[in-house]
Amino acid sequence: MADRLSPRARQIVAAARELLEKDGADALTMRRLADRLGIRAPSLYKHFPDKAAVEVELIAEGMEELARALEAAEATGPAKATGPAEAAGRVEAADPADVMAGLGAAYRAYAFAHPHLYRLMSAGPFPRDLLPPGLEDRTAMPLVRVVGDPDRARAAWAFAHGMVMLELDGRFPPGADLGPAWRVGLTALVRPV
Amino acid sequence: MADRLSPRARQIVAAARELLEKDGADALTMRRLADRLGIRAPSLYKHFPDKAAVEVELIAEGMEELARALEAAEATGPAKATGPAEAAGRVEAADPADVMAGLGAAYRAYAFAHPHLYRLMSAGPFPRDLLPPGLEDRTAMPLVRVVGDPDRARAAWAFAHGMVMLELDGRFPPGADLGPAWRVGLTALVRPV
DNA sequence: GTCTATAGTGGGATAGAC
DNA sequence: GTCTATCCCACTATAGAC
Repeated sequence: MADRLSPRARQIVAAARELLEKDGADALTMRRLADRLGIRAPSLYKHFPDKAAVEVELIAEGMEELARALEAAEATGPAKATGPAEAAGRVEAADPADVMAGLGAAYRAYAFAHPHLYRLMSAGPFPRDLLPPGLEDRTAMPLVRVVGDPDRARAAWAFAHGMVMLELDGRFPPGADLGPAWRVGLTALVRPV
Repeated sequence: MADRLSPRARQIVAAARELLEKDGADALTMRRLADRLGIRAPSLYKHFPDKAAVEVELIAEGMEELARALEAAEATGPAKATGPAEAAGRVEAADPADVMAGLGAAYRAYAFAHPHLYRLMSAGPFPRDLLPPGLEDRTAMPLVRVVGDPDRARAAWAFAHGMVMLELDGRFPPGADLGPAWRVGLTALVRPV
């Protein structure tokens, strides 16, 4: 994803990410970014046409990581394996409910591990045309596979995104345990009965 | 809700709302707000301590309206009435699925009728302590009543909020019909079978 | 690839007179 | 309740020298 970038550009993106993750989107300014690199702000424009171009790299990086996290969760399979079948080396089809729970946990974990990056990824108009082709679909596939149809996948995605945003923004009552809400939503949205 | 405000302050809030709804949060500056009222920016500070105080009024206004919209949807009852029972004047318990669909439609409609206000209402840290007491609960009650328990209500709220945000941000594939996703999510989250 | 210098724009907010 | 004058801040971005 960042392969087409020069080494210096990659350093800049790395510094931008540190800045973003540590202090949020407002702290990501060209001046501060330059400061962190020990150079002056105008020098950045030799490597990127504008600030948006730097942000696009961060978004692509985040989406790729999220895609990997979801793929890993999908591959893990059910937490509790059925003993005999596994001992026999037979491949057991994963219970969709387990996969769904795993995907939800992975999504939530990624968002909370990188809250500011997650916000950047999901805020404002989406730079679809500037991102690596296929990345968007790749991120969506694990969910589509487990729920079966696109409409249900969209509903489940909206649920997860909504939970994350409401949690991040402190919208739920302070101190509320949200595990049950996640569980209820994920199980309700797995598959049509 | 705005009863404790002076008449002039109410005019300011009204102008702020016009500005916000028309041009978005970035356009809501003290300078532009003053322009619209035919005064200078510093004069605003005789009525509000700072910009955040104006925004809090807008948030309260939006929440009150949303609460009313949801209460209205709840009271409407099932679209298709069961003829005989109604003719006999007997009160028919509304089908939760119908109520849920109505609440979802009302929520979505409000958000799309006032996208910038909705964003302001649901963005960033929540000024809980500055809002009229009970307003938050009141807005949540219709949903809690129809789904039965708080966890399910939170899940349903997250779903609706997520759908709205993803739609507003153009996150779904361009041209996608999202009616089915809304239907799937709302029916899945109504009640435990 | 970096620098200096600088343009251009915009923002929130205060002091003190009227 | 409004004004003028003003402060101080911050940002993106460009031009041109080294």
